[in-house]
Amino acid sequence: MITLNADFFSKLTLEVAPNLLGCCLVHDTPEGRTSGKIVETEAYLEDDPASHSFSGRTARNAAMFGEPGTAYVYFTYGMHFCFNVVTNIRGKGEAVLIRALEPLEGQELMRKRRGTQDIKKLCSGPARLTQAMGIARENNGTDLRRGSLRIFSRKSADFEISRTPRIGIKKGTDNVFRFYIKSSTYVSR
DNA sequence: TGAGTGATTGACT
DNA sequence: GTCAATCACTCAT
Repeated sequence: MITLNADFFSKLTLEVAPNLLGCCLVHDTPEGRTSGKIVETEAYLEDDPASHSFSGRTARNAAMFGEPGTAYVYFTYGMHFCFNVVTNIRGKGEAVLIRALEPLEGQELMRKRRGTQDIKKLCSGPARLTQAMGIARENNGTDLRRGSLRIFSRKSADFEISRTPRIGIKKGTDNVFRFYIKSSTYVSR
């Protein structure tokens, strides 16, 4: 497995989003290791009304304006975490939301954290995957190339990528910024 | 389809 | 300082 280098994250967000498909997300915790293949992403850009960074930098979204290749984890709807990868250049405020994973290592731990036996429900949604992987506030702003939460490059790009409008947002719905692996049965819808 | 949940924000004193 | 509206979701119905 190969760690992604800084150049991978420093490209345009709309390039990084599809490039992340097929990559492997790994989280080491005291409870054990969980990992999964990224099968669904969404791009959030600088001038994007649906993006947290749209109305400027605040305490909440500060991580989004940090170094590309760091994690932006936020709490929303009073009960859910979502996990994003910071992209482009420092200060832009762009990121890719990871929406779904195909579970690989640590499936028993994921089942325990999620409270379900159904493998299709472990990581098929942005808040589900953070719960299954044990990602929370303390991962916000961490470097994804070192530390307990990391992303590794895919071995091959042998799959077809579909593009659709994003899901669950009220603004910027004209933009076709959602990417997923067409053949995967682990995407969120 | 709709209820539940709470941090964040922007508009007011 | 306060207050109300908003929100990139999930689960049960």
